Amino acid sequence: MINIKEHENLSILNHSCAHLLAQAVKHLYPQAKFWVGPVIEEGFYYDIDLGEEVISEEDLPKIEKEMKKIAKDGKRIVREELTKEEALEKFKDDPYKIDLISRMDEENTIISCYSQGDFTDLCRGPHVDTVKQLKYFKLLKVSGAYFKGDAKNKMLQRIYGICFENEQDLEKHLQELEEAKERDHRKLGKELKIFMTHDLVGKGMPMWLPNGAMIRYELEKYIKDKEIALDYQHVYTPSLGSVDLYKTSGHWDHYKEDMFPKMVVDDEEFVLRPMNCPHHMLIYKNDLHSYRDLPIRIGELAHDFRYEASGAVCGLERVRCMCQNDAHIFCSINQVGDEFASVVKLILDVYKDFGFKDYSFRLSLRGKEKEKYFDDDEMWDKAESMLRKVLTDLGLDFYEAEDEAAFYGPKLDVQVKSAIGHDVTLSTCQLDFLLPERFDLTYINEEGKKERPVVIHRAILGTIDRFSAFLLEETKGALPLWLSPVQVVVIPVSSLHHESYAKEVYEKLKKSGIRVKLDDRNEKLGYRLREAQTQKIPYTLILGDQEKENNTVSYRLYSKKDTTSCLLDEFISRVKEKIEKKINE
RNA sequence: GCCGAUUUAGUUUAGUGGUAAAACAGAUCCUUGGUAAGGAUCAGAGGCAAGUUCAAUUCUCGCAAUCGGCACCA
Repeated sequence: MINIKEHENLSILNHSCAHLLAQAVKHLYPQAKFWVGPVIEEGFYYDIDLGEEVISEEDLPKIEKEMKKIAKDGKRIVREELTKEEALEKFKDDPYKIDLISRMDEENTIISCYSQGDFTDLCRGPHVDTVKQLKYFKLLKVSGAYFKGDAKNKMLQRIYGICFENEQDLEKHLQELEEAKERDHRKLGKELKIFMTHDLVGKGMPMWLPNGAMIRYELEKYIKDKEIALDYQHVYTPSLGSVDLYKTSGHWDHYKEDMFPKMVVDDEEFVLRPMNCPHHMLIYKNDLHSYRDLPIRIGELAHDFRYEASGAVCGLERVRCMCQNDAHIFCSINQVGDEFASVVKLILDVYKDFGFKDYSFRLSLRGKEKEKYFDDDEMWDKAESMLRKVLTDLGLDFYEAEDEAAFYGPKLDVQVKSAIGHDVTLSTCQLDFLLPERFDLTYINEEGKKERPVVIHRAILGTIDRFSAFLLEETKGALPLWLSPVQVVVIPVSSLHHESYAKEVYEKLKKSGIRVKLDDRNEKLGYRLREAQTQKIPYTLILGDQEKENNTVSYRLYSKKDTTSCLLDEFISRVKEKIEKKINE
């Protein structure tokens, strides 16, 4: 999908369109006051204060109509330059613009504003020459948005839209939005019976149906086997922990609002665990370690529970009950570089296996708000520069983002975009000097002295839940053979063939460990074939008299029209090989 | 959590202040069919809890869940 910000012409067009939107809103809602209207990847928005009045999606056509009307009048867009003083005078009745102007640092800055007909807005520009150039736009959605992005402030109303240079581009974009909805994992998850939710179970707590459970089983096996081969040691730990455990780790202070409330039993207090680090710290501590033992890698596919904000919950992407592909690497400070490198390599390996191409690495650093991060500037500076160096040495293409770190340290996040455009973290690798301190972790160094290990927190698949969501969307539900809940469907041409050859083939495939389904319903061949396709089953076997006579099978691949025939045994070994090697035909 | 919208059968949708229409899926029967929907019959529904009303699926309020954003995301 197009990124408006990456195209200069489109950026200008969309920014001008934001002004046009504001002008139309001002006509229809004279009390409207305007905050900012920037260009974003998907077009533009404008944040508006309408007082008591509320705009809903139903009002958008009306606003669009007014925009078209203004555009048709074709007023020129005129730039005007003011001193700060003049600007303050010009916008003296508009508290939002006063706020913006006062925040411009230097006294003698030139402040520009743009006028079109009866509307003037403070703006850096540039803009198109006349509103006449704004023809192919669409208002997309409305929502509330906190003033200055701070939940403590009042909520303004935000209107989103997008503008193109011609009709075709606009149509194409709107069509792409429709197509994105088609591969939304929530839609696919329902159609392919991957997962369900129920209000009696609760928000953000999906249930994995047999098909989904099979995908999950394979994913878990896949990553566990890979990790074991890389000398990770897997453990099982309880899904609950005492409140004291989280007080020790520091998570209680930072996240207690986002945890399910504590349970009091007799005189003990427990919580459902929101993460696994503390348990793993204690497992490390269960032994005395020599520098020779390091690094020690403790892994677990662990269930965690977080009281995610109700508005944040989304299908399998953001849930309140999740399964993390978690591990903690305990190493010496000298080993951090190598360990980080091997985690990055594992991530790249895994993404290659799944064919993921669209992702980016984000170095997530601490922000300015002191209380969000553990207060030890020296530790942070050390961790951040160390991590930056490791990534640079790896030659990794990454970008830096402030205020995205964990409270205990900086991290490398792998960001992907969901079908409907959410920017989410899939994998993460985090550097931590804090928890070893809090849990007083040590190892014995070469001189026989106690030393602090460093902890690397990492999740490759992230959570199995979110990973599955992304996988579904990337594959449009046509999963690779090795992950398909049903790999082969056997369709006898008619029920006369049910009891004999088709059944025999079905049993033989099943015995070979292939996930196979026999569709011997009393339905026409075309009907059953269609269902095999809509269910996106990789192989469809069609068996009739011809196949029976020659001991062969005729098969069709998902989304392909042609049929191939081969001996049954040949087919079995071919499919088994493809499953084994995790490849598709 | 905040702003806004939505909630009708297993699914997707229609409609109404006088108890609901359909398609697909399901069951039964007919059909024995060679590459994306054969036919007939049957069964099945207004999230939950209140209020207004002679009467509420429809209007109002509350709760829940879902959706679009905002904020949050260890």
